[in-house]
Amino acid sequence: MKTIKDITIYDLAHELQVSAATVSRALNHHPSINKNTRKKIIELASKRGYRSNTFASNLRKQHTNTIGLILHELNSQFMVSVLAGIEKVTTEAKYDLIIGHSSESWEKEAANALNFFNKRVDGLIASLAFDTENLLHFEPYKKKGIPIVFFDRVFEEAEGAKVIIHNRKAGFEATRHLVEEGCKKIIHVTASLQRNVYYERFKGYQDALEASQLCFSEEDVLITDLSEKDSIEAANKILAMRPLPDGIFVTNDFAAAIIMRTLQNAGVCIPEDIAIVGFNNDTISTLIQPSLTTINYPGAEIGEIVARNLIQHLQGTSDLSLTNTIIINSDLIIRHSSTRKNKL
Amino acid sequence: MKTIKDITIYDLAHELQVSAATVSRALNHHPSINKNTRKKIIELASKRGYRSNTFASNLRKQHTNTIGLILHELNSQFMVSVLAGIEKVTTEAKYDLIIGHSSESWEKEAANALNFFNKRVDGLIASLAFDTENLLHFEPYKKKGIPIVFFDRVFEEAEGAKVIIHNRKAGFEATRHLVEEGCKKIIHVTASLQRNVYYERFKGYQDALEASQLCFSEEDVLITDLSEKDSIEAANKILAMRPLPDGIFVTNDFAAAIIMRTLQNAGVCIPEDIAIVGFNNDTISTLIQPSLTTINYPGAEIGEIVARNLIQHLQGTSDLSLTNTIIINSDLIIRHSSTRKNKL
DNA sequence: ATGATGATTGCAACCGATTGCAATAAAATG
DNA sequence: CATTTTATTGCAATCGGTTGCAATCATCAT
Repeated sequence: MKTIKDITIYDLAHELQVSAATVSRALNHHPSINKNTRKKIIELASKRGYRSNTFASNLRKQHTNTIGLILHELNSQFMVSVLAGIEKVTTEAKYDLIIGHSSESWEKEAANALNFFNKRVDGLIASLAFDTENLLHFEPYKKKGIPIVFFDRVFEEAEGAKVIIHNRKAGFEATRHLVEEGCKKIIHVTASLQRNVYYERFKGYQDALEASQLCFSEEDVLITDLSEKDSIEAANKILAMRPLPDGIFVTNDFAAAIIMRTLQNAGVCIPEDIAIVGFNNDTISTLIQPSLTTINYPGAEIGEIVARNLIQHLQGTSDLSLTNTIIINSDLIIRHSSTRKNKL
Repeated sequence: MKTIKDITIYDLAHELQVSAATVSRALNHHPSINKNTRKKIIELASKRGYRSNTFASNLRKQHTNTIGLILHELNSQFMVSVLAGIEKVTTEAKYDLIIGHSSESWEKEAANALNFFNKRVDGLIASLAFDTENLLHFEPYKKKGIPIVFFDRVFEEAEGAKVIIHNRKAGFEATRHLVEEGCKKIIHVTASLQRNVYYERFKGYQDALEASQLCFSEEDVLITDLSEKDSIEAANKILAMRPLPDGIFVTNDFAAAIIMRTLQNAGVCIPEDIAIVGFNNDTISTLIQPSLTTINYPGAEIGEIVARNLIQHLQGTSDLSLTNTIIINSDLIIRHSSTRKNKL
C-alpha cells in the first residue's frame, strides 16, 4: 500500500520559484495573476499531474460544493430520470452529488440526513420516505441555514421550496378519462393518504366523480402499501365486489400491472369488463397486455428544475425561490387498458 | 446565508480546560485517555452538537474513508440490489459511498473515474460501460495503488479483482432448458460480444447446442444494443426466418419482453410456437403474459461480496483477494414463457 | 524628476483534526 | 525513601490550499 506522494502547490511553487499563493491563484484563474505566470503554472501542473486536494480546499473555504440527494427509492423509471436531470445540472454547475436512498424508511432517511449534515453538504434535495411523519430530522439544516428543496413526496404545509407535479389535476384527468370511457363504478387503489402525492390524487379522483355526478363511496378506495402482496389483495377485494366495478384508477404502474394480472387470471377482460389507468408511465406500462393507460410526468425536467433552483439559491442569485412551490404539469397517456370499443 | 459557527474540538477543549489533543483522542476512543475525562468530553460534545470536520480529519489522515462506485446503469432490478448490497456493507464498515453512473458511456465513465480519483477515494468499485474498450482511465489508480474491484461487466483478461456471475454456465442452462422443452432451432438475441457478460452467455449457448447435437449457425445470433428499437428489429428478423425458430434465448429481460410483445402482436403464440428465456429476473418478468423464464442471480449478495472484498483489502486483512476472480452462481427460474404442455 | 496609479506577487495567518514525543503525576517496586 | 513503571495529558508540527493585506516594481501623467 505504499503510495507515491501527491504533488502539492508547494512543489509547483518551488519548482517555478514563486509562492504557493501565486500558484493557488493561478490555478483558480484569479484575475490578479499575470497571464504568462499563470500559463507556466498551469502547464507545469498538468505536466506533473497535480490534483487539488479537496479537503484542504474545503477546509479553508468552509463549503464543500456538494449537494446531498435523498431519494425514497430509485426503482422507478421516474426516479432514475429525476436523478439524471439533477445530475446534469449539478455537474454543469460543478457541484458534486452524494446520493442516499432511504428505501422508503424514515429511519434511513434520518440517518442519511444526519450523515449528509455531518459531511456538510451545501444544500439538500429530498423526496420523503413512505413513513416519514415529520421533518424533525431536517431541523439542523434549518438552524444552520442550509437550503433544502423537496420534490415529489413533500409536506405541502411545510415551509421551504418544493417541486411537485399537479397530482390533483392528474388524478382528476385519469378518473375523468375512465368516466368518458363509460365507467360507472370506479375504484381507486392508492397508498397512505398521509403522503401528499396520494392524497392529492385521491382528491382529484373525488373531484372527477363529483363533476360527473357519480357518487363517491369510501369503500371504493383501497389503501395499500403498493407491494405485490397488497396489490394482489386489493385485486381480490375488487373481484369480490358486487356489482363488479368497471374502472380502476391505480396510483402506481407496478401495482396496476399486478392488479391487472390478478384480474385477468380470474377471467376478467381488460378493458372490456374493467378499464384500468395507472400512474407514472414506467417501462412496464407498454410491456404488459393490454398496454397501460397512465399518467406521464417529465422526470428529467423535474430534476433539472429542482437542482437549478437549489444552485441558484446557493449562488445567491435568487432567494425567493426557496419559499415557492413549483408545480409541474403531467399528461394522460391513453393506451389499451382503458379504451373500450363501444363507449356509452 | 449567515451560518452559525460550528463547534470545534478547540471549543470543547477550552470549555473543559483540557487540550484539543485530549478531546480528539477522547472522541476517537483512544485507549490512553482516562475514561472519566473521555466521558465528560463525549457528553459535552453531544450537548454542544459537535460534529467532526471531515475535511480537517481527512486532510490530516490522508485518506478519505470513501469508496467510489461507478455503475453502467441503475435502471435494472439487478443493479439496484447490487447497490443495496454494497451500501449495506460499506455503511456497516463506516465507509462513505459516492456513486457515479456512466449511462453506458465510456466518456462519462472516464469522467467519473477522474473525478473520484481527484476526490481521493480509498477504493473503487466499477462495472464497465457498454462501449468501454480499455482500462486506460483507471491507470492513475494503479499508479497510486488505489484498489479497484470490478463486477459484472469486466475485462476478464485484465488484472485486479473481479466478481462476476457464471455467465457461461447460465447461458448453457438457459439454452439447455429450451432444448429440453423440445426446441430444435434456438435463436440467441444478445449485445456486443466485446462485453464479457454477453460473450460468455453466448459461449454457454454454443456449449448447450453442441451438447445437444444441434448445429450452431451464426445467423441465429442477433446482436442488438438492447434498446426497444433494436429489440423490435430483432423480433422482426426472427419473424422473417423460415422455418420459424421455436426457441429464443435473450440476454436481458427487458429486450425479451419487447420481443415477446412484438412476436405476439404478429400472431405468434408463446410458448407454443416459440419458447423464450430471458436473463436477469427483473420485475417485468412476472408481469408480462406469459411470465418469463429467466436467469436469476443474487444482486445483493454480489454487492456484499464486492464491497467486503474491497474493504478487507483496504484494511489490510487480505491482499491476495485482489488478484482473484470470484464467480457467483445463478439459477434458472422456469416460468410460463418456455414451458410447453407437450414436450417431445 | 516625482508622486500617483495599477499590476503582480509574497507573507503569514488561518481552516480543524491528528499524532509523535515529551512531560507530568501517580502508582508500584525494591 | 529512591527509583522505575505506568497512566494521562499537553506541546507543537503537520496536512494543502486560500486570502487579506502589504510589498514591490513598472508605467504614466504632471
